[in-house]
Amino acid sequence: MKSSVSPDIFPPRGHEAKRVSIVDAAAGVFCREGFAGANIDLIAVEAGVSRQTVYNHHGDKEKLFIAVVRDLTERCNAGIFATIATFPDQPKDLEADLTGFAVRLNQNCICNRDGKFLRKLIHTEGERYPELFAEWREQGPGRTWPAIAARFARLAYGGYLTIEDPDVAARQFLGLANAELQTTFMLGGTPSEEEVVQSARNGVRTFLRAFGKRRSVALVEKQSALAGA
Amino acid sequence: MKSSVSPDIFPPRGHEAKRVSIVDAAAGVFCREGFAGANIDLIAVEAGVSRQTVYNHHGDKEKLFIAVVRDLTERCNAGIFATIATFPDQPKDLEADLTGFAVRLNQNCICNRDGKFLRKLIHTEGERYPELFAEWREQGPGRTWPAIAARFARLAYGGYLTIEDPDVAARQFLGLANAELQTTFMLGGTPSEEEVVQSARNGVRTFLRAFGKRRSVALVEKQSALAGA
DNA sequence: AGAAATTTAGACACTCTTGTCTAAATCGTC
DNA sequence: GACGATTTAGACAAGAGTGTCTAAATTTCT
Repeated sequence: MKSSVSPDIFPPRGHEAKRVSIVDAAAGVFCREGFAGANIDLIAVEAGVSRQTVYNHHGDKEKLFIAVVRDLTERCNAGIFATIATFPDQPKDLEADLTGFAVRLNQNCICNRDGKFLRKLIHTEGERYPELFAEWREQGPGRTWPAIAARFARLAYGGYLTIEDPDVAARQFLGLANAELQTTFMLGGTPSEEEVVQSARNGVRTFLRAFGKRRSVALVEKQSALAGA
Repeated sequence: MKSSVSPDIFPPRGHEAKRVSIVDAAAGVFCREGFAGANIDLIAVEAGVSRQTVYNHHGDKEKLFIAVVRDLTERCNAGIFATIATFPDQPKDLEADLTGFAVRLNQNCICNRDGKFLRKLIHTEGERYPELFAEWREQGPGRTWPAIAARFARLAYGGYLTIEDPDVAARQFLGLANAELQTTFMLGGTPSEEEVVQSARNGVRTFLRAFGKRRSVALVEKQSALAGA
């Protein structure tokens, strides 16, 4: 059934472009309206495509939804791993480097379009499609958390941090970095760059007060000088 | 139009009971299915009531939805303030007391039925009903965060903690206490009591490593004994 | 028991949406 | 320019859900 030269890509090119634009538009509409409220006509309009084309490509509202989630999951995971690769393994300025990492994680994986959309779909439809989101869970949290934890473990091994449980530390790192953004996330808003930086700065400062080596020692010495009198 | 003795309550009693049962059932259905997917027939069945009665009481799907959100907001806020009242102002064992507080906050305000439902509705329909959730925002986060922050400020003033910005500390306290529960929350699950306690314990320990006075001194002395050789 | 209010079941009109089908139009390629 | 594949517009059947209406049944209070 293949039309021409290339062995794997069935349709020439415009075909694939439409597919992408449909999935893109569908992601937006599913997020705004929820699965039940999403209207295929509207998706078609937003994709700049006729309704029939939507059916030609995906056959079914549910299949379209599944395609959307797979798409988002894949891109989000890729983004997260790309960002994890920028983790400061040999930091010059631990605080600044960790803050930068936290900001990148937020901007590139959590606050961007894909991150927001995937998070919202998981929230709204997660219970209805357990298998679908189980996949996300295994590929996402199941693999990214350990990856981040491993980086923190290495940092601890290198003498930069004092950590007992790297998994706990990794989760707490993110909890702290996002502590100030929760309310905004709740209502689907996107925090400004400034807010992200501020939250990351405050979070990392606290994180290092708890786990940083030199800092905590310095702090303690000052404190014991005061307290030990 | 009042029927009898009591001056404020229009209908006898069964009336009000039905109203509650309808709003209750509606909350569950709206959460499971989303506003668009929620079916009034189903709500009626789950409330043990005829469909017409639903319309008699609330007139409209949208009005019913608004009643649900108001109901949840009110109860959740009451629960939060009741829990804040148990904040350990004069702790005997700071770590244990703060852990207890974190557990109570989670169990009574975040993991309970009302908390889960309200959170989900805000996530799914928040963007569509800005005014409605603005009310929640003002009454909820707008008043509870400062209340918690004030308690931490008092604790700092009493010499139990070293805190620069009580607002930041309050947000970070919650971020840490919930750090291990995020994935479960995402998919709408309810963490077990054990998980809640574990997360709170780890979170509070880190919180006190960062902000606690004595503990941090003790820790530092131990650390400086090792490091200062 | 009796009167008033409330609830119920069922039918109903109306709208909206999904998914299919067809014939014409458009696109890309040779 | 011609061919094949894809896209398009529009009509269409089928189903589901909202909100209304009515008359009968039930509850509640006196």
